[in-house]
Amino acid sequence: MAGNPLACASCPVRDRAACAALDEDQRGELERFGMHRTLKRGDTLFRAGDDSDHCATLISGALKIAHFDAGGSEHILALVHPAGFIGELFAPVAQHDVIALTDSRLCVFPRRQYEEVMTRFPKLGQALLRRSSEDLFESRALMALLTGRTAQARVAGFLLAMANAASESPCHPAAHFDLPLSRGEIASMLGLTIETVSRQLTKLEKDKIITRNGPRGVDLIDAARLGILATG
Amino acid sequence: MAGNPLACASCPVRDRAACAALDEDQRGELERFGMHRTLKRGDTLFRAGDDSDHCATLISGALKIAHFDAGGSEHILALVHPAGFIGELFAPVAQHDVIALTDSRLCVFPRRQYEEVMTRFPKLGQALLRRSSEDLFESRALMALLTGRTAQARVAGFLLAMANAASESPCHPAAHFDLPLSRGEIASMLGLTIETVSRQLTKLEKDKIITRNGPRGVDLIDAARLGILATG
DNA sequence: CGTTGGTTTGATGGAGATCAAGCCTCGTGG
DNA sequence: CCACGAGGCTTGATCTCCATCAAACCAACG
Repeated sequence: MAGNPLACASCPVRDRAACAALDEDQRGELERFGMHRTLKRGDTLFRAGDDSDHCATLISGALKIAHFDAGGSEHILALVHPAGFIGELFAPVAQHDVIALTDSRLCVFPRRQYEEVMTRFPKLGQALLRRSSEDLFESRALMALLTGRTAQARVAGFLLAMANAASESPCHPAAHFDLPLSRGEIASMLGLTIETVSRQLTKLEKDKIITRNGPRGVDLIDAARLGILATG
Repeated sequence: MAGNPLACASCPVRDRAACAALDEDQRGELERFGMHRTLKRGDTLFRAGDDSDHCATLISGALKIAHFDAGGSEHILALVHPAGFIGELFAPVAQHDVIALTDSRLCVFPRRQYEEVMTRFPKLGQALLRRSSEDLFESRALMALLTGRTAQARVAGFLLAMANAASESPCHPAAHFDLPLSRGEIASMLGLTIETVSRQLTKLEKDKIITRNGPRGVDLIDAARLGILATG
């Protein structure tokens, strides 16, 4: 858990993360306790069952929140994008594994001290409530994407979500982007197999809806048609 | 949206709902704005797309949070149990439909005034954050139950969840309970069809894991085996 | 007693899992 | 520089579980 001191002044998510609710002096309190940390792809930040004694804000990169079932196979329950908050402030132990999908940078805080700052500055708690509500909405959106939809609709909806996440403007999808997830990770998120994901992607390419640049790169050719497939 | 004045003093969820975080005087503020409301099975509390200008606490009964896809078929994204909080404090419009599964009683508050009380008494905001975190965890648990599991595992896991919800003691399942959902609602929650749900229930009964008392009643005979099936 | 809404049971077909090869890229070492 | 192997990805063949279609059942109620 080694790291370096924070540098909020130059933080790229300074005005989107939860701590943006604080003014400069108040943020200074967090700055004293927080530590910068970097993760390489595959590194684990929190592990299910560990004491939930830290929380964090993602600065750059991407994380997955994953659950491993009895058979040892992984199920991705959510993705975390920059400015996202990670950590259980109420449960005594972490419920899920949190793992870096790509090289990532974070601010990590001791939970006790973070909570103490939150009690002192209620705006921080309200910002976390807002984040939590958004996470809840995202989780339900993912459920709606998964239940009772074909493999084609799931992959299409997933690509749209990734295109939106990759775009800076909130509501228009990026035309070109790299998937932060491997085929296996996509499959474990959508409740499909690697083979089915692969087949659906080749089908989308044959139908001139996307093109692929290597295993990770995607170009959206016909986002509208992709949207139709996603809701089919 | 007619209703009657509140009676917090005799409220059965007085010490589990979000408002339990407030002391008596502070709760008086909410009491002035809140109205009692009753719903009959099938009544809609909030509808997707409506202005999100109210929020509510469930006192008794059960609600479903549902999404209707392009084809008009329903997908249940979450259940709400007594003491649960319903309402979007941050989005301008409601994202999903909220419908009574059984006859229910609630406290309904104008959102503006609820938020104003929350700003004045930060403990209320923290209680909501806690609820929201729990809802998020439940949502992810449901996702874990759905992705990549057989119909048998889904139904088994669902029955266990309902048995736990029906029990007063938090962590031991009730031996006998009534399902608040119809077969069709169970199916739309688990991403299955009515027929498959029905077949799985008959199979569980044949295997001496449950017995059924009419369409809604369930007796758990072998909760342990049910748990094994749920994780299979 | 017929109707209606929910549930169960049966027969069939298809979407996707599973099993099994190939393929492509990249890093390593000869 | 090229062989080699290791991961990850793609493609093909088969099988299985569950959706679909169809009908019977059952209780409640007018």
